[in-house]
Amino acid sequence: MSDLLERLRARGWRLTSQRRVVAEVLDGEHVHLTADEVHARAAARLPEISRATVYNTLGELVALGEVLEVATDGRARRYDPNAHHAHQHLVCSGCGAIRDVHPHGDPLAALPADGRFGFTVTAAEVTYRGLCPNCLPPQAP
Amino acid sequence: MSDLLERLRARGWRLTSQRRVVAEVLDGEHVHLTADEVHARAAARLPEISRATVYNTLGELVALGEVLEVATDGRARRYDPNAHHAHQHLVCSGCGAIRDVHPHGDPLAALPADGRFGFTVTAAEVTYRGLCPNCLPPQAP
DNA sequence: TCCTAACTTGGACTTCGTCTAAGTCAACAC
DNA sequence: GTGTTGACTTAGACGAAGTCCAAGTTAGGA
Repeated sequence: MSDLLERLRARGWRLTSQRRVVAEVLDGEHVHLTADEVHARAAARLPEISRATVYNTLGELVALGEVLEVATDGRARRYDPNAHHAHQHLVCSGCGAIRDVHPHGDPLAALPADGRFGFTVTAAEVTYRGLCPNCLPPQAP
Repeated sequence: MSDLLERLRARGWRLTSQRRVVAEVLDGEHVHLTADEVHARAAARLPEISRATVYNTLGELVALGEVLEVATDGRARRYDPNAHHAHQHLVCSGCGAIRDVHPHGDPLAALPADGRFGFTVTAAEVTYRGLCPNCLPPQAP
């Protein structure tokens, strides 16, 4: 985690207490937090931090590639600190829970060049949807 | 398209003029419209239709599986009338344009049961990201 | 033709995110 | 250590997208 702060400093970041706290919140918990959750946890350590700063900092971390933005349905964006390890997401349609998953193979390979409409394709995001054990309806025996 | 209206009637829908217009807008154009665009096109034919009704109707069509919701980044949801033909989406990171694409294979097969955390996985959505020909920066020779 | 539950309406409201002007401060130079 | 300055932060207004609600309307069966 001091790794993260050092990478940020190396890229010319001014290391303010606000940015440090946001980076530590993301780096400390390997879960997928919304911006508001990040703000709440950051505010627990630095009560006067503003929402705008949290949004700014998250946006910068995403632009630097240190954090991934996960777009779940119509809900709030979530932020995934696990950006340095390729993975996909499994989302519970019931409660919105997200897990990182590691499917086989490269989804990019499944899309041949002649099916790309001239696009320069750089990434493929896979979102698996289903119900988590807690949200499964009970089964008749 | 009268197919769609008939399927809806068969499922017990009351066929109001508002629902008919929304269904026709989606069915007529095989593009990916936002709710506001659907509202604008519906209002061209039925000026007094309200936003709430458009949202309600789109939500019902999605629940019935007649239309897919496509979540692009942080922008407005888009609605895809091509729900009866399996496909994935290719999104331009520059302008937000969306194309339907048809990759090989089944992405669900890439996620083994022991990597599913006990979830009952029912679907896999793949979003390819890149730049469309219009948004590509010009190449040095 | 009547009745009624289902549907629609307009507008207020919520949520999520962005913007702005004014104030603050990290980091560099001395 | 002190001063300087441009980058950073703040509060709150603003905006876009979507939901909710009470009152009014209507499709379709009796």
